[in-house]
Order: sequence, then structure tokens, then C-alpha cells
Amino acid sequence: MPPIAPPRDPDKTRQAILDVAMYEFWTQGYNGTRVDTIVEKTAYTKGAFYHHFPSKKALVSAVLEEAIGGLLRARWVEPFQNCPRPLDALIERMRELKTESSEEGVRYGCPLNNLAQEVSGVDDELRAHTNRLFQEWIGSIAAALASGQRMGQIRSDMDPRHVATHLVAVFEGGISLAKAERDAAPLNSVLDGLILYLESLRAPASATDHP
Amino acid sequence: MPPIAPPRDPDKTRQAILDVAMYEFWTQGYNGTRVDTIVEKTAYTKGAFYHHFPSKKALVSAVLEEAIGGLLRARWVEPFQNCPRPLDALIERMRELKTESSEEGVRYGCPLNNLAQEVSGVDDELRAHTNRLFQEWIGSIAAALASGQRMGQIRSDMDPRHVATHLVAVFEGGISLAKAERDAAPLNSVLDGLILYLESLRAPASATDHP
Amino acid sequence: MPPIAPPRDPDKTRQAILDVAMYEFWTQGYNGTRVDTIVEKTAYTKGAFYHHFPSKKALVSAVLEEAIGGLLRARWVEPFQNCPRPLDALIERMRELKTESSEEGVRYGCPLNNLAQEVSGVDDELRAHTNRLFQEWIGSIAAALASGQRMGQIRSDMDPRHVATHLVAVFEGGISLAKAERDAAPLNSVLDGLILYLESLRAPASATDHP
Amino acid sequence: MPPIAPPRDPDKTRQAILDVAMYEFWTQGYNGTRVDTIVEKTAYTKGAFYHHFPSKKALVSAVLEEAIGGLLRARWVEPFQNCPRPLDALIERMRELKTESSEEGVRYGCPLNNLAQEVSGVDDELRAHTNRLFQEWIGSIAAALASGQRMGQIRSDMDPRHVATHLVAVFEGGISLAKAERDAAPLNSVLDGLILYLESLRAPASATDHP
DNA sequence: ACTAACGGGACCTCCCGTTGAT
DNA sequence: ATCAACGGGAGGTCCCGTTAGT
Repeated sequence: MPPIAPPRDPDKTRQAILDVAMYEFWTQGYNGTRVDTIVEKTAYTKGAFYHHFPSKKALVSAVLEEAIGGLLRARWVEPFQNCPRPLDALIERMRELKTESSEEGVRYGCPLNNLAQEVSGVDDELRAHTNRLFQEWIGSIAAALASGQRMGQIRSDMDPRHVATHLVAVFEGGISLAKAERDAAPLNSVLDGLILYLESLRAPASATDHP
Repeated sequence: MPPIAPPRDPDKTRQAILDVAMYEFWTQGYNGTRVDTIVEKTAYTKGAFYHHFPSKKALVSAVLEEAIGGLLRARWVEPFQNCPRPLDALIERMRELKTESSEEGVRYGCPLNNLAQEVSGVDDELRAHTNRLFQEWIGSIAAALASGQRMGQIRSDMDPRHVATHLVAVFEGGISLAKAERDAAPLNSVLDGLILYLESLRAPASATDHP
Repeated sequence: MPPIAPPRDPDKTRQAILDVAMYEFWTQGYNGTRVDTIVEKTAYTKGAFYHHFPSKKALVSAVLEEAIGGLLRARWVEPFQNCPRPLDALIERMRELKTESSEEGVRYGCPLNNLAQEVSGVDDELRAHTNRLFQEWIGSIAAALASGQRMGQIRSDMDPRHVATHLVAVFEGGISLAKAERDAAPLNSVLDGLILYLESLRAPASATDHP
Repeated sequence: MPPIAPPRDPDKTRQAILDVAMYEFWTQGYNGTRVDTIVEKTAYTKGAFYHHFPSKKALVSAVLEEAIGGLLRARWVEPFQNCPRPLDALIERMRELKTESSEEGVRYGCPLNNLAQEVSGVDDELRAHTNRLFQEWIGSIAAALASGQRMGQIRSDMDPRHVATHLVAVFEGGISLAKAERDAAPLNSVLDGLILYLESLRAPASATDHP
């Protein structure tokens, strides 16, 4: 009678690889992360890896889609869907970000932007993938702003998409500077500016706001 | 008559390597550029390369200091030194950037930020080097803004360093988005916002402005 | 019918590499042997090599431990364990060595001492490794001499460890000279001296020796 | 008027290179020393080096002949020429060696034997060169012993060349063990044995010794 | 599904020696 | 006599991916 092996859970394996890979890509970049390192850290081997992912590039794609995309949706999309007061929520999010900034966060920057900048010039497929996530992000904020406008909470002389793009750009720029400086200061500084800017978008008090 | 050997000009060799390297680092990233590629493109050999630069990392340092730093100073420092109307110059610079954006510029992004984002998490020396350049950049703009304040052209209730940081962050963020989208639109969009913002900093017309 | 691939036998691969490496280190020295040469001679590739050994240095360590250490134990340790007449066995060993000296043996010298002399000044880990083997060697001979003393076959006014050290030193010195001269003569000469010396250690005939 | 250059002394240059090279070959071995390292340590450049020596191998030859051969003759040949009491001088030399053993000496071993063992198996010219030095050494000691015999100070039933070979072998063997152990103990131990052995060669007191 | 062994090809760095000029 | 610049060719290590086998 053969020894009873513990049940193998393919999804668990795949997820473990994905988790480690996300961290490696985030901290080491695409060219800087080694497939060997990933498999070592998961305690699986190359065979398992290439069973779940056809190539390193496919792995980044999966990381973008599942891990990074997941984070993005959890933090920037879902909170603003069917949100009663989108502008306040957005401002609150900015305030949170000033507190959240961990040492690792400052050191390694934004997982999405890191990958986007590294691969965009070199691989068009991956570039398109990162762009899709950026568009999802911007789109979600734009939708929130538009809904705020419809509810009369936000000034109507403002282009939601333009403002959302601006917001993401400033945020990413701030993170980039903070990462280069290894100090959260520049990020906090631009976040403050962003908060002021968002406040300025508030519609003047009127009858529609509180009937 | 013996075959005519190309004249040996060490400075030229070094500069040729530096030029090619700058382009490679810009377009392929640090981990993506190969020493072999560089020497092939310069028609020198690795012997020559390692005579001028002790390592790939030293090369990147030289590129940062000389090539990228040179560009930075030529475009962002010198034009704003002893400038009679700093705010106008700054705004004008933003307008130019909207026109300048070449296909290559959009595709490959900002040479400084590319390197900064790739190496900052991994090598602290290089991170510090990129940070120095960012500080030089921000410092130069802050100085221009401060001088504008002293001349009464810019509102005094504004922190020059804070605004300069904001400006660079937005610019880099815009480039990042444009690169990911492979379209200058997001960059132009944030530049428009920046121009409006800078205009809002103009001091209200007063006696000091035209004596 | 598909081409018949050679069966994969990991232990065989490792051993094949080890065997070739032992010969290369012996004949070419540490700095003189090339990883390329080893893989060529084994008909494996560097991929295989670096799968079994993390580095060239790790390979020498394995060669020292397994190949050279194995020879040492087979020739100098095991024959003298539980040996009824250690002194006679030792003298006999000396006599054999005079006959054994092959052309290759004279030409390339002692595998252990070659490595020991080359690496000792430069790498302390490897030095310690070679020293361990020397101590094993000396210790084994000392133990044999001590047991001969206990059995009353060897004069008691002799320090086993001192004599064993002397023996190994003379032997290695003789090999060194023979190698430099490319002639077994100096080795045979010192072996003769050693035999005489060992004879002089014999305990004077007594009741204990032949009951 | 041109600036007055300091006078260049070719012999001084050559000697400086030789001195540094001797140390490098001694401490790093032949394959371990780099021409570049030597020229760096002399503050000359490759051009100067290859002006004085046609190749690295020629340099070793010069080091063997001049630097190491010089040491050998100063320490082991001249002191025993026309020596009134050769045996006593030899014994005294052994005693000195026990005191002399510096940390560097133990660590790096014998300059001649180091090179001899490394190159003998690989390059026959260099092997012959090291052998010549060994023979000079042995010959010098043998001559001293023979003169001692002629003066009636040393037992006549002894082959000078055989004893001299033995002496050098034991000495080199002791150094080898000391180097591997990084401790002078084994060397001192064999030197003690050697002293006792030399004492045993003294001719019994007779009329010839003091007329 | 997962593993160990392996292939093939880069990649950075080094190193001996040469060359043209001063 | 000496130098800086350079050529040409390894040398050790790494790395992505494949394969036979369990």
C-alpha cells in the first residue's frame, strides 16, 4: 500500500506562485526577477511553474490581471461604485494614502507603474495590458466624479475624465519622487495639493444638495 | 602606403559610448541593456569599453551625471537662471512640451524617471544619484518661482518648493501615463492643467509690477 | 523508432564530473582548470554542471571531500585500522610507494598537496578543508604507531604524532622534489631514509613480541 | 623650454616590477597574479612592463632567477661556502628557521616551492628552471657536508647528496604542512627532528678534530 | 501535478598583449 | 622608456525553458 500523499491543490499552487511573483515583480522589476527565485520562494520547482504558466511573460500578464488588477479594483473601483458622496470618498481616500505610506511602499513604489514603465517601451502586449489597468483606474474615478456631478455635489464645469487623469498622474508622479527620495514627503505634499484641488471642485451649496 | 587607422581620440570614444548607452538605457532600461549591444553599436570592443568604464553600473552613473544631467541642466536649469519673467518662462516651457512630444518621447518616456524607478528599489547608490538629479530639477524651478515672488510677479502666499515638487510630479506622472497609453494625450492633458495652475499663481496687477 | 536518449542517472553525472574534475585539478591546478574543459570532457553542458555544483569552488570542495579524501582513506586510513603489525605495514607501504611511482605520479605530484599549496594562501575555507585531510592522514598514521606501541612492537620513547607529522612531511617534500625534477629519484631517496628511520623505531626484541 | 622631467632609470623600473612580481607570485601563485595588478602596484603601466619583459612567463623566469635565486644564494649558498664548521652552521641555520617563521611566511609558504608545484606539471621550461634552483640548493648543502667530511667533522659513512636532498625535502614538507595548517608547529616539529638527525651525523671526537 | 536533471545560450567581467604616440 | 587606448578572446555564472519520469 502506497503512502498517502497529501492532496495537491492546483489552484493553491498557482496562487502561491502568483503571490510570490507579484512581490518579486514589484520589488525587483520584470527583468530583475528570476523564475528560479520565484520557484525557490514557493518551494515548488520549475516543472510546477511551467505547468501553470507557459512563460515568464505569461506570468506577468497573470500578475497584472489577477494580483495587481485585484488590488486596483479593491482599492479604487469598488469603493466608488454606488457611492453616495463620491467627492468626499475620494478626498477621504487621499487622506488615507497619507497615513498608509509604509516603508516598503515608499521604497518600492507602485506595482502597476513600475511594470508599466519597464515594459511599455519594449513589449507592446504588456504595455497594452498595463494601459488597460490604468484606464480602468481612471475610468472608475471619472465615473465617480460624473455621478457626483449628476447628484449636484460636484461643479458641472469640470470634465470628469480630465480630472481623473490628472489625479492618477499626480499620484503616480508623487510616488515616483517619493521612491527616488526614499521619503514619503513628496507624495504627501502632492496629496495635500490634490485634496485642496478636489475641495475646489465641490459644487456651491444649493437646494439640490439638501432638499 | 599603410592602411589608414582611424585616429584615436579617447574623449570621442568615451563620448560615443556614453551617447549610445544613454539611448540604450532610455529605451531598454538598465537590466534590459546589454554591454555587448553598446559596444556593437559603437564599433568599439569590450576592451575599450572596460578601459573607460569599470562596470555597467559605473556607466549608468556616468550617463546619469553627464548625459541625462546635461540635458536636465540645459533644459530645466539654465533657461531659468537670471530669467526676467520666471513664471512666463515656465508657462512657455509647458506650452513647448505639448509640441515637442515626439513619437519616441511618448514611447520611451523620461530617461531620468525610467532609470530612477528601475534602480531605486534595488541599488541605493544609483537611487541617490537619480534623486540628486530630481532635487536639482525641483530646486531650479523653486528658485525661479522664488525669484518671481521677489520681483512681485508671483503671489507670495505660495511655497516655491512645494509648487516645484508638484510640477515635476505632475509632469512625470503625465509622461508615465502617456508612455503606457502610447499616446501624448494624457501628458498634454496634465500640461494644460499645469498651465492653468501656473496662471493662477500670478500676482494680481499692482504698482510693484509696473512702476 | 525514436532516437535512443542516454539514460539519465544523476549520480552518474555527478560522479563523472567529479572524476574529470579531480584529474583536471590534479594536473592543471585550481586556477588552471576551466569549467569549460570539464564539461567538454564529460560531454555534459554547463547547465548540467551548475545544476550539480553551485560554483567552481564548491566543486573543488567536493573533489577534496569525495575524490581525494576517498583515495586518502582507502590508501592511508583503512589499511592501518586494526592492523596486527602497524610498523611492518607502514614500512611495507613505503616500499610499495617506491614501486608505484608512475610517470604521471611523478609529473603531477600529490593531488592533495597541489591544491593545498595553491589555495591555502588565498582562500581560508579551502585551506581549512585541505588541512582537515592532512590531519586525517597524520592522525591515522599516529593512531597506527600508538597501537604498535601498545602492542610493544614500537619503542615507547617516541611521540606518535610527531613521527607521523614527520613522515607525511618527508613524503610530501620528496614528491615535491621529484615533481620539480621530473624524476622519481629524490622521492625514492627520502623513502629509503624513511624506511631506515621506521626500522629504528622497532622495539628491541622482548618477551612480549614473541611469547 | 620644456619642463624638466625627472630622470628615468630603467634598472630601477625593472627592479620595482621584479619586487612587486616576486611578492605577487609568492602570495597569489602564477595563475593567480595579474599583470595589471603588478603594474598598478608599481605605478607604471603595461607599456613599461612589456618594454622590460616580453611576457608574463618571462617575468616569472626573471623572478625565479633574480629575486628567488638571489634569496636562495644569500641564505643557503654563500653562508656555507668556505665555512670552517659546516655542520654547526647547518644546525644553527635550522635553529634560526624556528625563530624566523613570520606570520606571512607561514601563510604563504616557500616562494620557490609554490611556483615549482604550480608550474611543473604544465610548463616544462619553468619546471626546469625551478629544478635548477632546487639543485643549486641541494648542491650547496651537499658541498658543505662533503667539506665537513673532509675536515673530519662529519661521519664519513654518509652520502652528502642524499642527506642534502633529505634535508630540503623535509624542510619543504614541513613548510607545506605549516602553510595548510596556518601554524608554524609542524614546521618546527620537523626542524627539531632535522637538528637531531644532523647531530647524529657528527663524527666521534678524534685527534683529527683538534690537533 | 509535480520533480530533478539538463540544454543552449547569453551576460558581465577580466586578462594578456599590442599599438601609436610622446 | 613610458603611456593611454584598445583588441580579441576567454572565463565563470546565470537564466529561461524543456524533458523524461513519477
